[in-house]
Amino acid sequence: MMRSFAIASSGKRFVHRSFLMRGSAATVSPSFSICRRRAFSGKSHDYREILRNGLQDIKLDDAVGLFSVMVQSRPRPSIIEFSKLLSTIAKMKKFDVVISLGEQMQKLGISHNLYTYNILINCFCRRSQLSLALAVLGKMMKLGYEPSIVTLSSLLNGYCHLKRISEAVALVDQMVEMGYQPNTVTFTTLIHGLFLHNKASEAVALVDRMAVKGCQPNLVTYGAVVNGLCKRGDIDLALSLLKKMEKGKIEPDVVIYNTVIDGLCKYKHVDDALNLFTEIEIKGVRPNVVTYNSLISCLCNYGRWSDASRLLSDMIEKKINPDVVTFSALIDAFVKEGKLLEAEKLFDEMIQRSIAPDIVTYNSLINGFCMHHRLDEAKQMFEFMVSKDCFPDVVTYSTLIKGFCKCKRVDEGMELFREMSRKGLVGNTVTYNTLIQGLFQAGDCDMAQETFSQMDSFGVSPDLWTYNILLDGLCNNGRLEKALVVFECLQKSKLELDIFTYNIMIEGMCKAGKVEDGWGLFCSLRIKGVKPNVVTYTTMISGLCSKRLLQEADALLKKMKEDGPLPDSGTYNTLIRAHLRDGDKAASSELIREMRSCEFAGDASTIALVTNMLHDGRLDKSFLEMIS
DNA sequence: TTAGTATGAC
Repeated sequence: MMRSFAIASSGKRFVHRSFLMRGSAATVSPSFSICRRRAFSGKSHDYREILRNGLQDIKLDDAVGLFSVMVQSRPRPSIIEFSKLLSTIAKMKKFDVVISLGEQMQKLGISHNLYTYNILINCFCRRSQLSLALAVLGKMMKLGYEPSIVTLSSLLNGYCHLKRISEAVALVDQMVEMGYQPNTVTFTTLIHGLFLHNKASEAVALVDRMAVKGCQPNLVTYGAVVNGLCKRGDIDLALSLLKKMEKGKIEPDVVIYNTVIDGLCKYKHVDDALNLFTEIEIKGVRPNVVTYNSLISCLCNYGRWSDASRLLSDMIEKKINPDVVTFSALIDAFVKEGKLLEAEKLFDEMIQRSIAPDIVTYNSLINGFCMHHRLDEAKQMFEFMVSKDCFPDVVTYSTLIKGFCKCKRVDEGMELFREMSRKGLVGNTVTYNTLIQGLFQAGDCDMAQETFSQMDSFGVSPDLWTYNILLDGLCNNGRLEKALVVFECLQKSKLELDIFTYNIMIEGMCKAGKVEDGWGLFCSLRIKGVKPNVVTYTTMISGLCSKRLLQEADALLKKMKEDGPLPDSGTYNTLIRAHLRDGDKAASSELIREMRSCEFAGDASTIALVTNMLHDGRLDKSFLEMIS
């Protein structure tokens, strides 16, 4: 049997060694003595009472303290009592602590049993330390313990965590061969693994196969599938599964409905989400705060304020209390609308209601201050959150860095970046994008490029935005040649370039006087299957104008009106200025009339040009009236 | 006493 498990673990033999290589006792011990004294100062058998009364609300420190009392008690507590404690700590997701305590038991000569071995295997698997889990399995089997379906399901989870899905599937097959009956937990674990590997259709198919294999899917199974589907946007499929559940006499609960409602919200079917919300209420499923939070934040994102506030009063009326997520969503929405004052009022209100703001709340507010260039207050908020033991994360820092860069204080942005790294926080793509953009805008091309290359060495992968920022920065700082080299590489890479990239390059070429190259790239878009947008046309028109190729520019406007995007104010203004400079009053006034009929007006630089030309007599007053 | 899922906000 052991051999077959060894095969399942990609042919590797078990490594027989102590299942704990590095003791993490150090992470556990500091609270030891304090806890013991605080919680267990009474008789030495007090631990029995604690175990009897249940461990559900115990704190980690106290649980660890309890352990040290237990190992010192004589006679020794039973292994069942130890397993209850380990299980409690495992449920807190403190897997390293469980492993450490397990090792201490070993050292003290307390033998494990099937249950404690299973707990340890589970902990190693949850920490993606599959080889150590397999080592425990080997040891356990050597001692004569047969793995149970629980042991095997834990290992299955280990394979899934490591995305070793084919081995996970093979393990299930092996289990069946060996006479184990996979249960809902086994299948749910595998379904989760399939989603991790983007095999949604196989996951859905597995639900049907389960029944054939004599295992009816339950609410948890459906929950896993519906969640996986909604996260990828397969909402229709998720909805059909809900129907299937009802047919199979499994009543969907509010959590599963929340998943679908949120999926509908995220994938832009807000009204369908609202309909489903009404539907479940009719069915008698009571919505909870999560249901409302999904809908409210989604409505806010769409600017549907009255709908959002209607839902907010609805929830309060139904005595479903808004929580930190509700407030954070509202605060963020106000911040993004530029209504910082409202956001601050909500912040005060949540404090009055004794709802503790968390990192998301603070990040939104900091963003609000940054957006209004109120950097001092942003920093104050930053310090305030730290004073409340809410520690800034990479989003907090990225937000602040962006704020400083936008205010042309890129040095301070860099300093924040260094501070963040010192604290062990790793910048993500957004952080780097912000910094690189800031550096380019400050004209520090070298530092920007250096920061870009740093990304790779820190294992942060650049995205399309990064490249667009890089290309734009190089072009705007007179380094078209370098930009072209990067652009060439990009075109050969797997990355699918979007119109923004092409716009940047066309603009870069035109501004560097290489209008013909820009035109070449513009014409190549059709073959590439990339649709030019209004910016592409306007950039190209502007390029043609800069070479005084006005006929060609006019022709491009015509082409745009025939089969392109609608010209906007920028398109017209660009052409109008070109014709004015060219001294062609007739063409200019014709264009101005056309622009006005589209309800656009002259922009600042057109008005400035007209005013100048008015002063030196090249134009008369009627032009200024016409344009403004 | 042991295994899976776990909905919402930056």
